[in-house]
Amino acid sequence: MRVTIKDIARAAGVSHTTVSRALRDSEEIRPETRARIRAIAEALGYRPNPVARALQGRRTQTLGVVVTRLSDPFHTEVVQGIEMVAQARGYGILLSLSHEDPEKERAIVELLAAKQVDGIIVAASRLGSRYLPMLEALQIPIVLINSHQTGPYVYSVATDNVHGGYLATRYLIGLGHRAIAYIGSRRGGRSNQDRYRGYRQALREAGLPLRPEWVVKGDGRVEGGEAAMRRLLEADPRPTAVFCYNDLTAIGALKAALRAGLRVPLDLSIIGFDGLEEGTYVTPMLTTVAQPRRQLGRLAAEMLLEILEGRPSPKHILLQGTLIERESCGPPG
Amino acid sequence: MRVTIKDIARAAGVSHTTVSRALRDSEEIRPETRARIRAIAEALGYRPNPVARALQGRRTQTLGVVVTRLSDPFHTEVVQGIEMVAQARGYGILLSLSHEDPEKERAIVELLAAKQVDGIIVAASRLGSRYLPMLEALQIPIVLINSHQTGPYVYSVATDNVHGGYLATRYLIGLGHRAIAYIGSRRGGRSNQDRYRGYRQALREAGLPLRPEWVVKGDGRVEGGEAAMRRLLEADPRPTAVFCYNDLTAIGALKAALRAGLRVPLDLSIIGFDGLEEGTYVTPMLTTVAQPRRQLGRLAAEMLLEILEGRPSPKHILLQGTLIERESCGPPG
DNA sequence: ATGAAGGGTGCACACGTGTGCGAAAATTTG
DNA sequence: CAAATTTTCGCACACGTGTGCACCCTTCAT
Repeated sequence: MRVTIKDIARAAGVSHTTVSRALRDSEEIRPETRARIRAIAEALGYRPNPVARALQGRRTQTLGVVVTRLSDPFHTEVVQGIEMVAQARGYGILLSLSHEDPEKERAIVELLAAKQVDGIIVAASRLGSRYLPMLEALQIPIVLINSHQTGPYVYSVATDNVHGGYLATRYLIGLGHRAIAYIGSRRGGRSNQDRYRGYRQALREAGLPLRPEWVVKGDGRVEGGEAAMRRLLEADPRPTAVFCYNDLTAIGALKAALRAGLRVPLDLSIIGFDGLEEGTYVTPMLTTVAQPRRQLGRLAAEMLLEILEGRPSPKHILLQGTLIERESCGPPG
Repeated sequence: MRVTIKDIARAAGVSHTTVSRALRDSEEIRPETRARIRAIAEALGYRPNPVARALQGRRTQTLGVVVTRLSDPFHTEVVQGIEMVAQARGYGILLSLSHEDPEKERAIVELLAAKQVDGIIVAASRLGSRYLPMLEALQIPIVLINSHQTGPYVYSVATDNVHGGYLATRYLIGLGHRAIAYIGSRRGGRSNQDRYRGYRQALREAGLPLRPEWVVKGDGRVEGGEAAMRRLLEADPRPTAVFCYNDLTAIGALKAALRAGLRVPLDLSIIGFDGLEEGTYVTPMLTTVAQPRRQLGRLAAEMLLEILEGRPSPKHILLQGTLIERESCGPPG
């Protein structure tokens, strides 16, 4: 059987109350008694029962984490960042996948609330404003990663997509490109719009035209990027550089370009977004605007823990991406 | 406040005992009473408190999952498989990362046990035989993925690495290669040994020599594969084909080969192991022996649930990998 | 020596759910 | 219609930990 404070109480000849206090209160109990009880607890190999503590104290020391899919390497790093912070602070991670299904996401959040998690982190929510009433009812703080809502229990950490899109496009312009395409994402939602906005802003500033035939959409994955690039290669005139919604899209674009016999970056420059490890797997290695993914997770977790422990915390944090120059971009040939 | 069975009891004018039974026992309560109580519970929006249930019934409906790193795409799919099964059956997933640190792994497993998870799944354990005494003490069933131990509480699901290594090498031989190298992994442990064994077996059967200078080691990641391939390129005579411990290693090997100006598969054939999505990102796409990763996770979870629900279950399952022909292998030029 | 003050400890209850057993109510049996 | 039987329900306790309040035992001041 498992050792409980009652067992310790019996062994020490005191009440379980005294044991409970000796192991935590520290002040109300005579030092000798406390030391004796602690020694016995140690000797018996006592481990407090988190379930009982949760029932009594309303704290489970567990965070709920909701992600769309783990097969997306972006989320993977985020989760890893969350986990590291949580583990260091003694919290557990209850992980659920929503598979981009808003209804499922909703059900998961309610399930997590029922399981009494202390707080919830949602990466790439598909639920939007429908959250707010639910969260008010749940009374559990939520940190959203890369999506934005406002409300009493809602916090967020996000990267500045407009800035990132601007940064990527400016970089291409700086290399001398004047014919720059954008491959977006059907599923990107707000983040796609924002990156696109940054792209347009950079073009406008440089006095470059925004050509509709140079703006196509993928699906945020490799296949979509490939298909989009094939369409783009038929454009006349053909762009000399492409900014892609994310790295997976860019990898697809690169595949299609190589297959069409183009030399990258000589005939075509390609820049991605995210800063995935996967971008270094391909030849040439992918130049990209990196999101601080692990830090997104870290910050989200730290934010949540601050809130839970009653410390002051900002409600919304916006991070800037950084350019990583690798090999897929160069001056127009 | 949250609705409890006491609230329902008050509203229905019965004791909380009756409510408890009406919501589960079903038999001992008069049908009309039961229906009335259920209606009230529904109306009040009652949700049972899993924490209280866990304390009372010793079941948390939660599985612990331990993985080394999520940045390894192999584990990602496994976790996803586990999560799908768990979610469908109403179980939660408590995820922890061990970062390949045996001591941390041990601490995590004990923490999970303290948190009262019903069962534990460990992917790629680094703990080996040190598990057994601990598990006996914990009395919690564990399913190991791709590692093998035996004991009263230990179950396992694994892929047949010897067979996989044999399959890969046989394939290369079948294409006409006679100079076949192996890039292993320093960190691969038993699985590396087994794949190597399959490699040697295939060579032996075909009457091909095992040359020590054609056997080098990476680290199971891209960088290690790259470095290993650079060493291999200096061998004389140079191999015409390489079997790599896993896909990441193979991707590294491919990078190094392309950089050295080799044409793949014309000058060099490369085959990997795992069947990662990432293998399709590179050009040429990677031929590989695929592990049924998601199924590994699924089976592990299903196995664990069978055990928990007292149904009969095999103790050890061994799955076979399958060859996926893509573009990185061809006859020797 | 007596009373007040104060620190140390235990009783009883709380958290929300589940269950053995006995009591009350309803039903069947003689 | 009374007795035996069955059904239906509630009391009390359990799970392991935490806490308000009262009590007891020192210790100190008068």
